[in-house]
Amino acid sequence: MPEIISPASWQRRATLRQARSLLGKYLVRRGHLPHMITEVEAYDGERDLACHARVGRTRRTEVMYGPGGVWYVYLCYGVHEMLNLVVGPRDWPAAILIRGLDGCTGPGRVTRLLGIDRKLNGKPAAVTEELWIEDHGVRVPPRLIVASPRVGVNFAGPVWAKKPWRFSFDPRRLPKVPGTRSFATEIEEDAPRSRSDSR
DNA sequence: TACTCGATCGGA
DNA sequence: CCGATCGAGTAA
Repeated sequence: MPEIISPASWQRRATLRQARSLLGKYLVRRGHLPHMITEVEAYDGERDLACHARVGRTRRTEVMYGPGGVWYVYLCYGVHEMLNLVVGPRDWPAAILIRGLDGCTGPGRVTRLLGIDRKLNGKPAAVTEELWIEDHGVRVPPRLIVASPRVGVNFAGPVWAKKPWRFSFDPRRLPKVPGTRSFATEIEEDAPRSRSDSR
């Protein structure tokens, strides 16, 4: 029996694949050290009731309707800046939420650590800009990747809230590879620590 | 213009 | 568990 693959389901596969492929890549903010991405979530299309694009094109979601490779940054709960990478072709609204880095979990904490806010919304993820992605050669073995339901999206109803579109891995389980350069000895300390942070 | 409600976090 | 804090989305 042949299976018909619709353009939408094809695009969905691409979004989920790109979400997984971000794991092990490095998020680099100009003036900061690179940080390995360890946790992401996929938001895909207008049918995805957890995705902001569920309401169609609006001023806020417009950036997701453009071609991938740009940042989508929005304010959550009036308090936290959320960082997403727009993916997919023009007119297919999809984005990957950066939820965690090696040593920094939580989407709000990630943006606070790197001083990211809505000024970067719509900006390209390019080295010529303020924020970009680097491949440092880290390969995350698929068996290390855990897929689980997205966080904080119960409002989307049981079907969409349960989609296992959150991907993460434990960086401590990565195999040690000779030739993997450590950036630990570089220049500066990585910025704003909260006052209560002892050390 | 007047509501309502978050893709969260830190403190009680 | 709860409050913070504000803008997007919707109804009017």
